[in-house]
Amino acid sequence: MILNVDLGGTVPLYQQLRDQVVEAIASGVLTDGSPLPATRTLAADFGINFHTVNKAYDLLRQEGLIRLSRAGAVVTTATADHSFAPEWTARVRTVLAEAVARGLPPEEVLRTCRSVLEQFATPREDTP
Amino acid sequence: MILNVDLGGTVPLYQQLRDQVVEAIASGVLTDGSPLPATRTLAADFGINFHTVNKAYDLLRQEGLIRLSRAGAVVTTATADHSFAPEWTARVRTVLAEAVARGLPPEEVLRTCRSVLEQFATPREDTP
Amino acid sequence: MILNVDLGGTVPLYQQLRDQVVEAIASGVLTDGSPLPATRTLAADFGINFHTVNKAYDLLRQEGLIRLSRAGAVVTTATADHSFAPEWTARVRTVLAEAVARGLPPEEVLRTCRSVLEQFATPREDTP
Amino acid sequence: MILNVDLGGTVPLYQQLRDQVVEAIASGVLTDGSPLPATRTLAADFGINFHTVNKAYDLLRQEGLIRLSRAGAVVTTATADHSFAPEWTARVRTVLAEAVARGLPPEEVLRTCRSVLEQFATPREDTP
DNA sequence: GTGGTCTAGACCACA
DNA sequence: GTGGTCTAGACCACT
Repeated sequence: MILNVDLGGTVPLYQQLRDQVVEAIASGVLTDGSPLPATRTLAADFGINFHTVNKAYDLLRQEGLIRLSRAGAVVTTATADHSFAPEWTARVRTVLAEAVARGLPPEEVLRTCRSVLEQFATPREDTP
Repeated sequence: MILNVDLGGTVPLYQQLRDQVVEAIASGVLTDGSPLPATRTLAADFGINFHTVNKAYDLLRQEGLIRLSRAGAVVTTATADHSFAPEWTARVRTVLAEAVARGLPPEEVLRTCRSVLEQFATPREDTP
Repeated sequence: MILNVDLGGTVPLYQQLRDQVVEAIASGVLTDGSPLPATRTLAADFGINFHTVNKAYDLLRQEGLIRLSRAGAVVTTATADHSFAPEWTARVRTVLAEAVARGLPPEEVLRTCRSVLEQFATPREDTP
Repeated sequence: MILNVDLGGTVPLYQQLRDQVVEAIASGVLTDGSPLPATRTLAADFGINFHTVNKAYDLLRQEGLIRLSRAGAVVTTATADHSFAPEWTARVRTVLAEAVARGLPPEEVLRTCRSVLEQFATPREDTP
């Protein structure tokens, strides 16, 4: 799994980590049972604070996407929280509205969505 | 135009206002030339400070979606900036990944996108 | 002389008028002795307030570029104020710095300046 | 870095600050990665409100010239936006027209531009 | 009467 | 300790 953090950006570091793990799960790079790096290891790799990684992992745990135990963090898509629809739909609406409001044709927007989803649909073709 | 703000939420008030104006433009409730409420009026309606509304309007102005003059704020979709693709696509990827990671089938996600876009595509039939 | 005002813009109307008269003088469209439209006429043409035009003309008078009499406003480049160098240079520095800071090569900036000045140097070729 | 603000002038304080940072970048006093003073520190130095400095920094951030993070503000010329030509050229035209209209010979104006640009071209030799 | 600017002071999120 | 957000109230520029 390839993780990158943009120090000096506007987006909080823990949010960046959380988003990338989510995208890795969506794209199939991480599947049910996949172990995540130890918090201290990951923090050291990025030169960021240990608590920041902890916060990201805790967020993922609250969402039911990972499980934290003494052995470390593992992905658990089985227990994922499925009752997220309403607020999620609102977020989708906002981000899509942004493009439409700026003049991008809806068909073009949909095409982008489809393209993104196709990347998620085909898991694990990164290391031939 | 129906605007709502969620006091006490985690999303900044000015962002909420900005998002709702964007969605109103996308859905055709606000079109090129539509006037927006005066900053102080809107602030009074919501019981928030006029500076907060000011910041939302300023954001929209920076995005080229509205124009501010002594006459008030008016929607100007004509001058909208079309070079926003890269970061926007990243945001789309993140929000769609969230649903896929949580187990929502990609086809279902795409269906939601299409549904949202259809709401935007129908510009408005309020006053036949 | 072709004047345009951008209602609904951020730039004050009187400033827009003043700027356009200055550019017309620089490009030779208006020369020493050229009459300017009557304030009321101009205001009526643009559908703006009479006082706004008055303010623009007064600004030009203060700069010594026009003379106001009962007969109307006439261009008087002869009496132009030549002691404007310091603040003007500062404005030039600021606007040029903006381009350089954003990565435009100085040669390119200078090329733009030269191009603009050439338009001023060749007066009166607009109505063949 | 030498910054000055002219309290009591007609130019907004936040604009003055923004302009001076831009000029500092253009002249090489500030380069990619240079840290800017903390908003509250700078505000205290000038005896102005920290919100004013905040607005100046926010302007620079929007222009892509600096990045704001919890670590502070740092110059980032790398990501500067290059698509600013149209309105910028208009501003150049206005300011140059002003001098020509007032009788300064175009060659003299161009000489000033060249002189200004030379100050920007020499990036800095402070610490040999 | 509109938006723009500035000041002042509070609390929070992030690291 | 940094920037971000919000509130509150004042004065000004423009039309």
